[in-house]
Amino acid sequence: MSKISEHNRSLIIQAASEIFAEKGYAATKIIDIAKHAGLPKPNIYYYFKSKENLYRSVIENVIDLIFQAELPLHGNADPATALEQYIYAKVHVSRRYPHASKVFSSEIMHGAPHLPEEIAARMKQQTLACCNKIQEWIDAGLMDPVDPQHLLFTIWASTQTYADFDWQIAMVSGKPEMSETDFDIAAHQLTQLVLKGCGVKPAEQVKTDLAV
Amino acid sequence: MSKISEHNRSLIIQAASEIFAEKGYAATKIIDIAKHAGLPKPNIYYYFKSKENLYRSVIENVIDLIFQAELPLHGNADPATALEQYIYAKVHVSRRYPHASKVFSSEIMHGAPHLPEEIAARMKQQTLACCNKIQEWIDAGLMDPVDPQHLLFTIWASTQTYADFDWQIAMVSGKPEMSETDFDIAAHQLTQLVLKGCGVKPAEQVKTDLAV
DNA sequence: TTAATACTTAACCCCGGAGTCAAAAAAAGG
DNA sequence: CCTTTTTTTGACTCCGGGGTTAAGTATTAA
Repeated sequence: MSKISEHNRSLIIQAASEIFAEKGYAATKIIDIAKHAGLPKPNIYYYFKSKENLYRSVIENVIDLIFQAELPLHGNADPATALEQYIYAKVHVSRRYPHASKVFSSEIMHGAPHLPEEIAARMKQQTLACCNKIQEWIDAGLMDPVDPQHLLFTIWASTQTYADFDWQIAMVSGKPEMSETDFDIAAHQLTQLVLKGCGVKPAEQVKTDLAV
Repeated sequence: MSKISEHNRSLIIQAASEIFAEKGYAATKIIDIAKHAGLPKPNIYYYFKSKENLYRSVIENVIDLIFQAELPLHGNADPATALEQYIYAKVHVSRRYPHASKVFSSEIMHGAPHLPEEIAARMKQQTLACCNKIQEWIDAGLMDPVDPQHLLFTIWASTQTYADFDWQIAMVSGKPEMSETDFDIAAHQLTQLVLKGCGVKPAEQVKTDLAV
């Protein structure tokens, strides 16, 4: 794959992400993506065989980002640290890759008609791993006995909302867009809500417990 | 407006809600709505001048439901009771009117291109009222000093997620759809998370405080 | 009963957007 | 250099879905 090909491909993916996020799959016109990428329409078809195909490439791109953010829950950190990092990672995706978040949400919301079976399977399996981790913490008495799945749903929803419903947030808050500080406040408050709400023991206390 | 007209109109609105929720505005074909309503296509145009027009009617229908659910926050109940009822009302909408929730979310997510200015204004104003109410509780020492807006965002996101991302929830949980009990558990756990996480004093304690 | 109005239906029009093609231009390779 | 491959481009085709029309049938009103 030549330098120019690689460059144009990423130009197109980037442009496509934005337009797909803004309009949704069906309402997106290839020519709009082309214009936004500064290329003539047939180039899109030259690099990606079809609209469907381009969309799938965008989705794969997006999924990688989403999966990245799951990492904090798979380490060996204490629950307070792990959950905090997890929430910050999720908020980070909404802040840094709002288009990706929207494309993903839109896809899921309409029943994931374009999502490869294999990716769905990975999602399920990763979620299971997260739930197990949370369950371990509960069993170890490090937090209240909450339902791990519902806790995850709450965290997913609350963090993605800053990308997905940016219009509503802008309208309600009166600010055209959230600042870095706003995102930090959001992540911080959600973290506090989850930690306190689930009775998670602070990190120091965990260490003390183990020492004793 | 005759009986038959009224009947057909509501048939169409109902069918349209489902299809719009499932596919999104652009991907929805009028003929699919017609089939789903058991009527020939031109009837849709007879009762609603255009696709756009039909969609707007659906949106208005939907907005009413959303606004209904805000009521619990406008009474004089103590925060614990008010928040609990609010969360249950929100979850109730997701359970009872999943299509409405999706149509609304989809509309907002794509920048609310069809939402009348006047409705946006009402949303903003109602949100402000909710924030003020929460701020009052904070000032009265009935809960921690959280940012009211972010708290609302969390509640909105976490309750709507059960309708909007039902596909994901079904996939992850392995159940084709959530039972009544599942919804109750979800509402209960979210309520606990919010009440405990925000340090809301239980209702009894509030009464005691006032009595003293 | 009749006139007017409300509703239904099949057949139609038409445009916009997905996708194609063939020829030109540019890059790469030897 | 000349050849081959990659990339660009304008000018196409084609069809699906929004919307229309006109001729019907059922309802209501008087």
